[in-house]
Amino acid sequence: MTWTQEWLELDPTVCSVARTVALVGDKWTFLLLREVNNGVRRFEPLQRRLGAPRAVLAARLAHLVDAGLLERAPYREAGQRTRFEYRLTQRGADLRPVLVALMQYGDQHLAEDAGPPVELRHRGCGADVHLALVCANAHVLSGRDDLAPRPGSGARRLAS
Amino acid sequence: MTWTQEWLELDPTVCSVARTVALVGDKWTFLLLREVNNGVRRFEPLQRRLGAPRAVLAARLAHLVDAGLLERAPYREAGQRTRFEYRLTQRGADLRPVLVALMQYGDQHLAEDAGPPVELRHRGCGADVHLALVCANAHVLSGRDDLAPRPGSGARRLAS
DNA sequence: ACGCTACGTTCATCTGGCGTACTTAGCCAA
DNA sequence: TTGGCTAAGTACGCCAGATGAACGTAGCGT
Repeated sequence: MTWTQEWLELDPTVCSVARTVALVGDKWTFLLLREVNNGVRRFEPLQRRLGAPRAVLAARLAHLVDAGLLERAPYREAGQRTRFEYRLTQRGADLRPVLVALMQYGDQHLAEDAGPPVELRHRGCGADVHLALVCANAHVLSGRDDLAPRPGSGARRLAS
Repeated sequence: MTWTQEWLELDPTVCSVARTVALVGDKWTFLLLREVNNGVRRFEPLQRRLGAPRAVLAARLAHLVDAGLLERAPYREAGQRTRFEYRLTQRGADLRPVLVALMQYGDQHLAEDAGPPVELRHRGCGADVHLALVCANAHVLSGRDDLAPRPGSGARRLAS
């Protein structure tokens, strides 16, 4: 039985891709997470750098805090009242592979002649870093055919 | 100089994440690519499985063909006229790490008790597969501190 | 000539994004 | 104690795009 055939019998709404996309799958959220990952934590600089409407930014921040990907932390700048900034939680930091994957695709296919805007190096050995599929026995998968998907324990079959 | 400081001096619109998100960064596009990756290539099953409005689906397909991620290929079912289906190009298939990253996050943080809906195995050795950051010297990066970002050749400094 | 099917298209409605302007809460200085 | 200042939101009118249902269409076999 081919994977496509098996796939067609599975409920498409029971899917980790769909769940993650429902959580963070819009333009501003990705860019917002990019900024927070790079240490930009406050409303004003976030708004300036993203160019997002303030209302949208506020809504996204509230949603991410609510979902536990960011946490609101108080801070106090000299001569100012206490305000709040947004910090990545572990739950939020775990989205980093998604950002790296998006970045890697952009570098591969959407870069200008000048090259990639950001490079990732391995601290220590200094070599370029890329995303790869690795199995539990530490084999690095190369081709499409090395990957065998199968229904997991959480899969649900379609009723029809 | 900290990375955050350097990051703040870079033009946030010159970014591979932003470019990729502009290309494929909406809910239906991700789910559509998921289906095509799993071998669902035709309009009618795509529409049924996704539940997307037909107009949206048609628009997304046209856009992805236009961008070279999908190609329209003729087919002919017995007793039917020639129609077209949508196949992943290499350019489209290269987005797979993004889908895997989204799926992995969903498995980690959004799965029900039953477990992941889909498992990825290494064909041959049979072990579970996951995404990892690997450097050109084949070191697998573990912690956050192993990763050193720096401005790339395509970076642009902010005017101000 | 006619119905059938897969693939879209149209249309009315409504949600949510957008840009701009405004509000708020506390700190400091006068 | 008044008043200005700043970061962080909120309010609002407008419009692009999503939505769901109905309709259009191009060729196949009968």
